Amino acid sequence: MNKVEQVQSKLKEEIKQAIIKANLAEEAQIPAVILETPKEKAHGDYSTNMAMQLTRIAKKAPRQIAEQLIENMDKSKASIEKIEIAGPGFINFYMDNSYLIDLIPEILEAGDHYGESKVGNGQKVQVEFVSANPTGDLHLGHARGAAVGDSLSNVLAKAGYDVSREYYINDAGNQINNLALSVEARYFQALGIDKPMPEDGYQGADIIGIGQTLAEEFGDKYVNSSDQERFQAFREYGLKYEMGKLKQDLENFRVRFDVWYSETSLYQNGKIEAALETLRDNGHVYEEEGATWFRSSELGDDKDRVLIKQDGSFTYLLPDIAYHKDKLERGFEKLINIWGADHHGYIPRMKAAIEALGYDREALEVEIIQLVHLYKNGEKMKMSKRTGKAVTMRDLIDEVGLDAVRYFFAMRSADTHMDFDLDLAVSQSNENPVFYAQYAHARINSILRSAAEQGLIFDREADFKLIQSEKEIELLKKLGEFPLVVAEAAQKRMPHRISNYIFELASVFHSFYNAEKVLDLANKEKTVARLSLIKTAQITLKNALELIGVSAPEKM
RNA sequence: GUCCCAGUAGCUCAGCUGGAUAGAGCAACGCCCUUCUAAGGCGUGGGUCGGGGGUUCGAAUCCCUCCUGGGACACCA
Repeated sequence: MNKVEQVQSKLKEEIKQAIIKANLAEEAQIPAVILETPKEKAHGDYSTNMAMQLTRIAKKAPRQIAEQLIENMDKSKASIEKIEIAGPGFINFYMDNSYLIDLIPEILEAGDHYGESKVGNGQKVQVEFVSANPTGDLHLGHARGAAVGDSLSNVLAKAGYDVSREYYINDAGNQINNLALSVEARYFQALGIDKPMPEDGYQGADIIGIGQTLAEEFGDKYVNSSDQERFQAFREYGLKYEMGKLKQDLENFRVRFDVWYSETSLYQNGKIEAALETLRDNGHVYEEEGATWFRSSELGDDKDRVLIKQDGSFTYLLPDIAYHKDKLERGFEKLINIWGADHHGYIPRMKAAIEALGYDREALEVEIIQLVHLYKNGEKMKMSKRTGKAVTMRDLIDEVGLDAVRYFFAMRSADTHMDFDLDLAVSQSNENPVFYAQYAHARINSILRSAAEQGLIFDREADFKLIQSEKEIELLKKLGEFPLVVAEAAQKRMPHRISNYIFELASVFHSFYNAEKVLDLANKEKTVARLSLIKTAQITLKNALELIGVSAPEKM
């Protein structure tokens, strides 16, 4: 608990005690005390709606309740300077904000760790994201999923969850066969032999590249080999190539996974049959019309789903069920899957499967990433993976810049449609919000550098009582919020809260910067105190930017 | 037809557990660099929170209904 949390919790406790002392309600009847930070500064530092909430229980007018509450409060115990009743019955607290200066040594001490909390309680959580088929380049939607998944994982870890990031490699189904056949066609074409692409082949330029590489490396070796041998070789080569590229692209996007999980491995070690067996034992499977069905409609799905087709092959669902069973057996208490919007209809059957396997369906949480629409020159760009004309993640990074892409995707809540204006993101102007935050960081660095040249350096032991101007107090308040913001972003799975916070913090800092000068050689004590203050702002900014995968430059 | 997401300023979006006069950025208009980075700050204008009902002290937020846009509804993955 940091200083801000301590003060808040003391204040809440004091309010509760006052209710009891004033005989307004029994302890058990008292609703949870809610503290708000009013939008208007004139409404104090904190306010509570408790008097309004108690109207029914106490059977009195809210303002009257508020008065009784105030009479029974011990101001000194809760760092309160002044209390006012306002509006329909809000109680506004004006705090003695001197406690805020304790944040400075606290943050300096915590450093990179500032913002951490234990709200996650070490819960074992797995976040599975991207999991794109290894059949082509990552496109826009994947980029958004990667940014959101990575940011969310970071936030969860910071808030004290035990997080594992995982990528599910779809290396077993039809699409891989298709990949092999597409590579084959491109290989022949590279050798000047006419060979049509398979009907649902992958048209991406990267596949053409693979064909050319293979032609250069092996010449006509595979022209004369058996179909089987060629197919095997190309399948393997294509997969290896595509996975290598995916990993590299993600790495370049500052996204790393703890586990790369192969679908094929589920086939190899019998986990699919085992999962089917469990479903059957639990009575959720039946045979009809030559297929094997999962009775998911009894567990909240629209209709039953096929597990094994008439031709004896598995649908995509069955290995996926086996995969989720394996996740749960690995001890994860929460499975957070980040899926594209096109998979949203898939949620009820997966939850049904979790339940059918004998687990709590709430163990599975699915975050849906809505579509990204790309705009350029004011026009909407179409994307299609099949024709290979989609904008890839790599293109996007090249064009816009890594930090801007990460920031843009982290800025918006994931489950809403998003318009990505390329021209805006490309423009290196103040229209681009990522610079705003980075600029604040670089600016702080610049001040610290100038100060150091004068032999002045931030100090944990400085006299922080000298920190008292309005802008300084505002900055401190914002700094104190950080662990709370992280905790909330984690619990609500809303990493975009972090970007909002970054923006607010940068804004408060810029405002402070323009109002107060830090360096003052005539007043070294005050300078050192302020250097310490801005150092904590820098630490906090950097930690926050790190959560969303954006760099914190020392100079701009 | 069923389900999901969205509809908030000219544009792109925030808006917490239902709170006070609904907020930012961009765009428009004014002001602030002999001073630590003007990629900044300060200020002005701009709103039927898609429409209509309901719940209540109080609704952008919760419930119902309708309208509009996007998406999903395979023995594909």
